[in-house]
Amino acid sequence: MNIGEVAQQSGLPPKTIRYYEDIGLVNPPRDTNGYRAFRASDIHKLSFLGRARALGFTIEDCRNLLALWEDKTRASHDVRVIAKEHLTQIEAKITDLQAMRDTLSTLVRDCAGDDRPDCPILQKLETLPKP
Amino acid sequence: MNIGEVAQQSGLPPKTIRYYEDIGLVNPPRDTNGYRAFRASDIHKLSFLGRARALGFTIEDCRNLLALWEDKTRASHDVRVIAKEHLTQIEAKITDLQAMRDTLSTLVRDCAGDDRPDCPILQKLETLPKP
DNA sequence: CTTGACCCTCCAGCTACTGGAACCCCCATA
DNA sequence: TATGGGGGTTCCAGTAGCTGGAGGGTCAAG
Repeated sequence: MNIGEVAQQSGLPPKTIRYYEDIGLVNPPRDTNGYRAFRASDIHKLSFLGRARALGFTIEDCRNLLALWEDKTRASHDVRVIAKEHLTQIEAKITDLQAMRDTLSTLVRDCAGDDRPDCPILQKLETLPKP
Repeated sequence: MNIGEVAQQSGLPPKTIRYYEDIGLVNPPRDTNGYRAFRASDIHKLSFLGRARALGFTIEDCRNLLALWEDKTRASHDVRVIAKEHLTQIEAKITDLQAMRDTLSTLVRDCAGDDRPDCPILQKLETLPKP
């Protein structure tokens, strides 16, 4: 199967698929004309990658998950460790963003947003405590 | 004032300060020995930048905010637009991450995390609906 | 035979820095 | 006066994860 169709099926752009081959996440064979000839297993892998990436796993995480996925004898423990670690990071990011949001929404609320030059947003950016 | 002390005061690493000069966010004059000689206004600007970046504003946002900050006649409206836009983006990001967290924490909860190979995490990564 | 939709590779650029090499400068001490 | 250490300087390269574009080959339809 050519890359275009694979892109459709996996939901990944062709550029991304080529990139994933570049960094060794997939390794489709080639036709005589040089076109990549994706097998069912490649497509399956790419879909897996798409979902893992959509969950915010890094490429390195994906590489590890893929290895575990292919190893039918791995312990679920190993997978869980990666997922849990990632979950922790996501939660930290959420907390960060929520703090930003709270500060920002206060600022936005307090700013008249009219023609006058007084602006609490800029004022606070001068005086906010350092993070 | 030399870059090291400015780094202390502003909370930004020297490398970052040089980078900010590179991209034109600050423009400190030079001593005869070639050292950057930061003025009070430069330090003030850098602190402003540090706080804006900590709130997640992009460099381009910062450039705009800085321009508005220096323009004593600007309308608070202009600032508010940038902040609100940014707030919307942050909220979208939070929503995204929360969705990820929910999915992931379900997966982690359902995974035994023991020596056996059965792992719902990998199973779901095979079958989850495409994002 | 041409057209247009594919496919290929390679190179550059994006964000916001960060690390490192190679070198210069200033001050204090032996 | 030499020297050592802790500043400072520039420039180059690399990070993550793609994305855009140039310049070219391939294939099926008309």
